[in-house]
Formats: sequence, C-alpha cells, structure tokens
Amino acid sequence: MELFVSHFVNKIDKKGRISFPSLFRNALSKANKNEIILYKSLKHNSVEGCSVQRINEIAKRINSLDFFSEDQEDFSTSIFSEIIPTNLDKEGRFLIPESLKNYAGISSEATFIGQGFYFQIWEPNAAIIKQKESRKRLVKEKKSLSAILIEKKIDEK
Amino acid sequence: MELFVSHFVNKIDKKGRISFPSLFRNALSKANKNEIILYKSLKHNSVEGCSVQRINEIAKRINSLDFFSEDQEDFSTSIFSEIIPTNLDKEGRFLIPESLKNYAGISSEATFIGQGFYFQIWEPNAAIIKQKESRKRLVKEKKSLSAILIEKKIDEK
DNA sequence: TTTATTCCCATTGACGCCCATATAATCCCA
DNA sequence: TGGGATTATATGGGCGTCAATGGGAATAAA
Repeated sequence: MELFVSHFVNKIDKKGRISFPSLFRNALSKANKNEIILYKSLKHNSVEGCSVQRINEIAKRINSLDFFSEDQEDFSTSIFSEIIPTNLDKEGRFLIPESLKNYAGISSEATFIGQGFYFQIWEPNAAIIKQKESRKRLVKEKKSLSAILIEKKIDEK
Repeated sequence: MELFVSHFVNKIDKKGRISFPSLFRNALSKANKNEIILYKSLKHNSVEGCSVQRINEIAKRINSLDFFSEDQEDFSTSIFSEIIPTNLDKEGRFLIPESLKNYAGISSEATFIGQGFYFQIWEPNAAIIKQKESRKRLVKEKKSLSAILIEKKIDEK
C-alpha cells in the first residue's frame, strides 16, 4: 500500500533520532526510499510530512501560478522555505529538528498518524485527544461521511 | 530539477565571507557548481539569487520578446545590469557585496530562504517577520491553499 | 606597496554509517 | 502443531566524515 495509514508511538533517543514506522517506510517509492519532507502543520501544533514526490507535485503547481503575483511568493515562502528535507538512516530513523519538536511540544516520544498522502507527528497525549475529537466529529456527521465514501468509489475507477 | 528549499542562518566572518548552505549547493548543476547570481530583490529589502542556468533561461525569454519593444529593453537593462555573478570558494563560501548587504540591512549574519527556483538572503530578524507574515496570509487563503494541495489525478500521469 | 580575494589548513560540533542488542513476528521442520 | 530458528523492527552507542567557521599565506588587483 502506498498510503500512510495506521498510527504508531515511537521513542526519541539521546541523539534525537526516531524510527520512521516500517509501514510508512513501505509507502515511500523506491526512488526516494530514505528521504521524507517535514514541515509545521498549517492547522495544528503538530508536525506534518510527506514524500519527496508529493512535494514535487506541489512545487509544480506553485511554479505554474502567475509569476508576479503576491500569492505566489507567500506560497513559495511558506512552503519552500519551511519544508525540511530529512534523510532516514539505514535503520529507518531520522532526526526531528528542534524547531519542529518545539512547535509540536514533542519531547521523549512521538505519535505517527497516517493521513493517506501525508502523515502527522504529534506529542502522544495530544495525539490521543486529536483522535478522539476527530472520531467524535465524524460520528456526528455520519451523513457527510457516507457522501464522501460514495463519491470515493466513483473516483477509484 | 533540484530546488532551493528550507532555510538556514549563517554567519558572516571578518573577511565578509558566508557559507552558501550545503543543501543549496546541491541544487546547483555540476556545470556551474561554484557560481551563483545575486541581485537586489524587486519586492523587498532583501537579496535574491539563483543559478546561472536560471539566468540563461530568463535571458532566452527576454530575447524572444519583440526587439524594438520598450519592455524588452527595460527587462534587459534591469536584469542584466543589476545581476552580480559570484563565485563560491572551495569551502562553499562567497563574499556578499557591500551594496547588497546595505540594501538588505545585513551585518553579522544572514538567513537563506529557499524559494524553489531561486533563493533569498535576509537579515535574520526580517526573515522571521517575513516568514510569519507569509504563513499568516497563506492560512487566511485557505481556498487557494487547498487548490494547491489537492491531488490532481491528471498530474500523476 | 596596499588592498582585496582565493587557496589551504585547522577546529568543532553535528550527522551519517556501521555494528550490536532486545523483543516481537514469522517461518520451518520434525 | 509445537517449539526452536530465522527475520524484522525498534532502539542504543562508537566512530569517521562533512559542513560551518576561523585564520594564515599566497595570489591578484589597484
């Protein structure tokens, strides 16, 4: 499966390294098997990440915007300057930059949450809260959920 | 094509040298591994820069404009006369010209900001402000943001 | 000569590479 | 099918390499 799914809690060691979950590693393409892109979430105090491929696609779209527009530079500043390319070592670990740990309130361990095309890294307690909230909201909105699921079937073809 | 991404704060030494970030060096082609192009930003009090290749491409585009047009000469004058070709030393450092340092208010250190096909050099405090502003505007522009982030099946092919 | 720029060498701290261990999951064979 | 053996994953730690930085000496420019 090439999607980031499921969730995992991993430890950060003395050197600041943390294992990128094996299942997530499998979601990376062979071409960029040991590189991921990290950045501050625009919605929460959490870290988000994705594959190099996804960033390249986004880059293409940004660069195709009108060259002299103000928007274009806001996009490119926020995205190109704030993303942090990160290499996995042979064991599949990587360094979480201090700035990102601080932003997400992460210290000794972190929770990886699969979000399909991207993933999130949360402080474990915040992750639990987040998951509960999401579930609650979702149950309350069953109707729109089924609408989404039906539409998805159409897309998959 | 490799892009200039992420951001870095580096020091300027007594001789006026500053390290061009390693990651940015990797974005330069082998052919011009130790030459970058610097110029004053047209939008901000900051320095901008890019690879020699990019300047060549821009030159091509300008050249394809109508030879007798006012625009052609304006572009050609403001671009070609204002750019400063700059060499990196063996350690990957270069001298920031005084005029550019003054223009950007840079003294003892500077922040490199990746912008994809080009990069910027800011006085560190100004850089932080700039990044915060961009982020704020971007979040406010949710609509256009999701347009950028949404998966387009068309692209994948 | 005087000044500016590049080369070369040195230092330091961070990071990557490698090897090792523990625990869990899977396999394999009698 | 039981249980040891093999494999995979998460985790720990030593050590060499590289990037950023500093400064002397050589070279080029003025």
